[in-house]
Amino acid sequence: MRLRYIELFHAVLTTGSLTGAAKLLNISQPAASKALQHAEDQLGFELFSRVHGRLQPTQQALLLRDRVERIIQELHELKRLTTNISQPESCPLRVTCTPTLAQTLVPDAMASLRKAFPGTAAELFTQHSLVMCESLALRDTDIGLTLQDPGHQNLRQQALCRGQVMVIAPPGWWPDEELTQPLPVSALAGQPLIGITVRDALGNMLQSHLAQVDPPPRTSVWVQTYQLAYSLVARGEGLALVDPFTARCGNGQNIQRRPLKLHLDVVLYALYRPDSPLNPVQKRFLALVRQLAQGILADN
Amino acid sequence: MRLRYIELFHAVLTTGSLTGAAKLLNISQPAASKALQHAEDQLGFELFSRVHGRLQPTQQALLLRDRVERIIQELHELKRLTTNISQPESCPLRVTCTPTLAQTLVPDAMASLRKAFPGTAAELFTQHSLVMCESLALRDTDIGLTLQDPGHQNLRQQALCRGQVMVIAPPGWWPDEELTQPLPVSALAGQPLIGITVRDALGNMLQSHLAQVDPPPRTSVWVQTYQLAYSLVARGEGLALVDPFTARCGNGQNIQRRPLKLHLDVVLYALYRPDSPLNPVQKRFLALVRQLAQGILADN
DNA sequence: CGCTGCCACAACCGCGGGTTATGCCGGGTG
DNA sequence: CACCCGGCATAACCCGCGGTTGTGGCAGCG
Repeated sequence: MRLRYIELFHAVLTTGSLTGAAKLLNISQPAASKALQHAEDQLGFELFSRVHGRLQPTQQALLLRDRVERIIQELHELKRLTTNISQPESCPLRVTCTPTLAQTLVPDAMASLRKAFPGTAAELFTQHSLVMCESLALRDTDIGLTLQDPGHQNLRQQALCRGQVMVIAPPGWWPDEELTQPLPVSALAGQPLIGITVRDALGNMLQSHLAQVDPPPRTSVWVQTYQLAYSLVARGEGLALVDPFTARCGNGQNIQRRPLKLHLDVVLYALYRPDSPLNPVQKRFLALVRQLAQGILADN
Repeated sequence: MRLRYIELFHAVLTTGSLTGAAKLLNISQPAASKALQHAEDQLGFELFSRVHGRLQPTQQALLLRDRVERIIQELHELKRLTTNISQPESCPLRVTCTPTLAQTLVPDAMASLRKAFPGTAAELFTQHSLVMCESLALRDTDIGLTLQDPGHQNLRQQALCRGQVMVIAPPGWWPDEELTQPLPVSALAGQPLIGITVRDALGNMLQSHLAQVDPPPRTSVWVQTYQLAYSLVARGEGLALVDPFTARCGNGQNIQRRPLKLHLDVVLYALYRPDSPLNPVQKRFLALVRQLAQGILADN
């Protein structure tokens, strides 16, 4: 099985036609046609049945599909890795973080950094944790910031600081004097709650704690990011459980917040590759992030 | 990145030399040399440093290593799948089972089958559960038998029958009249026990149950298969928890056995691909397996 | 000191994979 | 129905990649 055949097979499946595939691969249509035939009689079975002059994947082709696409994917990743290796550290600071942290924490840290080191180039990404690990491994970026312990064995993880899960609510929900007191989980019973479907460790823990509340909170809307939950709460849709960074964003104009009484901590992690030691700019950046985060977490 | 380069890179890493790699790929040494240089100046960095006329992988090469080997692996699997697709069902009955079941159950069933269908060709494999799923998916084989629920979404699984976890002991360990009474888990406290490190669902469940016994069983030997545990028990090394098939093998000459009092069942599963319906021979075979297994499990 | 094992370079060659040009077929459209 | 167009296959041609053999340099070793 030549690589060309694999690429071609994939291209035909995605574009749906031979000419489309040929365009995708930057070759002429007859070249694609001939290659496909080569592939087929090398395999010993038809990949596509020619019906009415069009191509239609056969049963066998569908069996190969998933596996072939995995290989294509892996090859793309290999390519990314090699290009990133061949052009090393063009940029002194390449950071990726989750959407939550991209809201205020990371921009603030970046702004502070550029006061200390004016004119430093930087690249910022926002990615969810799984993709983040991939980006780091593939050297698309050098530092990852996340609230989830990814448990990725090929990455070094450093806990920058810890905080509490926060409950946010529309203004006037609680008397002002209660805002500093932690809210017990049981107090959520029967309350309108924005559901979090974030599939990280924190999300799962929250789910399992909430499952024990009786009567269960009334949840009609489910969201996939903490930021969406915040926006809904600000519009009076109910309460939500969020990380302290989301709780703090927007200066709390449109919401009230108070800590949730829970032994579960929210931890801010920095991730980086163990083989590439951090340069001074990166270290300074992490120090700034930690400092800002501690500031946010101390004042709840 | 040409596929040839990937294969070459892998071959050099495994053989340690260019000439070795060339032999592995059935090409001449100069061809390999030239290809490697092509690869390197296409990548933009050296894969191997030439020291004293020998090749030594560079730092960058080591970064690529894992990923490249994954791709090679995937390509091999794709090749297996395609050859299995192009030569369909040469053999009417291709079965894979775990070592435990290969001891007596599967051979017995096969013998019975060949009485009903004399001269039927068959292929037998023994594999652990993960590899088993791969073999089925790659169409190396058609039916898998295992005691573990693999939860593999691309495979159909059928529970053939259920049984109890058994405790086996050297002869004379228990009075004969107790042998039919289930042994409570607590009775294992302080007893000499052969540890099972099988990493399947059953093994994990047993581990967690045993962890609650106080004082814990005295375990000095850990084994990786139930069969090894049986052999050690037969030599007087202590007790062991095993599946009922292992407990029954060898006609129980050298051991005593009795059920373990546990709500946990041992389930015998048949696995097959949902897209390929079973032929009569295969169905008959599964019926025989079920029948024999029920016989074994009924008489504990 | 020569032998051996390993790698690089040179010169050569065949074929795989590309090109353009063309024809066939079926479906949609005025 | 006539027409065109989109899509695939075939033919003829061509180039360079990936292979070959032959040779030379270099280290290590008996």
